[in-house]
Amino acid sequence: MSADSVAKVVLVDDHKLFRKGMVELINGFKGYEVIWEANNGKDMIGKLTFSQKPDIALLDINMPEMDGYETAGWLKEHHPEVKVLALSMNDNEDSIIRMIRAGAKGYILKDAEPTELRLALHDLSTKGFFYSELVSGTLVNSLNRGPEGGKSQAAPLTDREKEFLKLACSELTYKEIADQMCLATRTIDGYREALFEKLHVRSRTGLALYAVKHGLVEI
Amino acid sequence: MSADSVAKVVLVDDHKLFRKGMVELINGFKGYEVIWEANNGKDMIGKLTFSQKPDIALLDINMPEMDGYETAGWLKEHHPEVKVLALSMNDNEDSIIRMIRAGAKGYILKDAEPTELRLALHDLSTKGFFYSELVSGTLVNSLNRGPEGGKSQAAPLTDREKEFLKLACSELTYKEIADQMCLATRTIDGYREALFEKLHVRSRTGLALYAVKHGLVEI
DNA sequence: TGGGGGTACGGGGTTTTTCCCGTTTCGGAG
DNA sequence: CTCCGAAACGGGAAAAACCCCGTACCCCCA
Repeated sequence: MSADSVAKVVLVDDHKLFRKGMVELINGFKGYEVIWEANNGKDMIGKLTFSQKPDIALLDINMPEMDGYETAGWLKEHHPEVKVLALSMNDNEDSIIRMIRAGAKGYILKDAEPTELRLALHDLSTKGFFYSELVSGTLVNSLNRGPEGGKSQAAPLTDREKEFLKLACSELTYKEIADQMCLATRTIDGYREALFEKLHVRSRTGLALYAVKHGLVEI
Repeated sequence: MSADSVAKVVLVDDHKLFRKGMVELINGFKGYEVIWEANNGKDMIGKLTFSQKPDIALLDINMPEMDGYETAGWLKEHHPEVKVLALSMNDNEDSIIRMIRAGAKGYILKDAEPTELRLALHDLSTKGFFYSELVSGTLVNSLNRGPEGGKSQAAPLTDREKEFLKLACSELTYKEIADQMCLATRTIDGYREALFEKLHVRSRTGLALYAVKHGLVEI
């Protein structure tokens, strides 16, 4: 893409009003144009097959159906030339690291200044990446916390674990969860222990809060 | 306000990018102008003293410092002529009812169509209210669930209860919470029971999820 | 052909949560 | 002045959550 042409942007976010607002904002930036939008990752994949391919994909993280992490991973595999900019509510380390791992070339917060968004789009277009202080600070921080600091995050959850996690975010007892999943309560104990380990929490409350914070469950 | 003048709108939301996008969107509607913005309720109150008074206040619900409910209540008391339109992520009954109780003249979701926002602004300007199907459906629903359906929501929490609730949204045991609040564990039992009753939950997990869902704690 | 990961399960234990039965104290409303 | 609600506290007990000790099967893959 040459420097004086228009960069084609797609917006993937499940909040329509936010999306429409962002379209106005981005189309107001000289040199950028939102060519189409999607509600979530699945929607985006569907539209990609019969629409123009974008230069930049602006991905929200918390979305139903297919979230930002998965979507970024899919783009990395199938369309690595599309540059992903993550757009998130929260600045927690895990999210940033997971997103960068999934191939995002930048990460900005939903309460950033419009000028930061503009700068991010510019850097993505020209340099191919936008590593703000937030991102670089986070990465340095995670590395400085010992040799295993970098790998401690983002242990992937199995399907069964995700299923259990959703049920744990409720007022069901573990016994009731076991019944719903057609398992012994002891097996549920196993899933709980595995998730405590993977997510670095010590209680069911911690489990539920983690799940909500990271968009693993709808609330 | 006459029909052919421009309605003055203020936007109160803690996410800057969303806000800026909404400004573009609303300013794009003929007959509406965003005259200023605020980060949260406190910020709005501060700006109101030395800025133009709006016709319409678009209030997000989940905000730090001073949330949408409190802000709507404050406006109802101090500037009842300002028409409040609530802008929320979630469509749960409690939020809608609380917001309407607090004086909101309308309630729309962040994933509404821009045309719905426009219609809401129009109705607010001309009729003074905008009760969408979401709102009226919810209100009818809540009344049909028995005579006490209407009053069951929105039992106000005391300061101490809010304090306890925040601490309950953590991995602290009740014993540790008691120590932090300088209380006996039995007293904590009392708060837990009171909140179970008020918030209609049966477990600590339910407590935490309720608090997050309704923006009573930052996460 | 052995190891590793995912899944599923048993027994026995401690700690925490939940739920009862109560009491006192204090300040404000009737 | 008396009643009421709120905040604070106690003892005891059942249920749930949490944490160990393990086993076994299947599948993939090096």
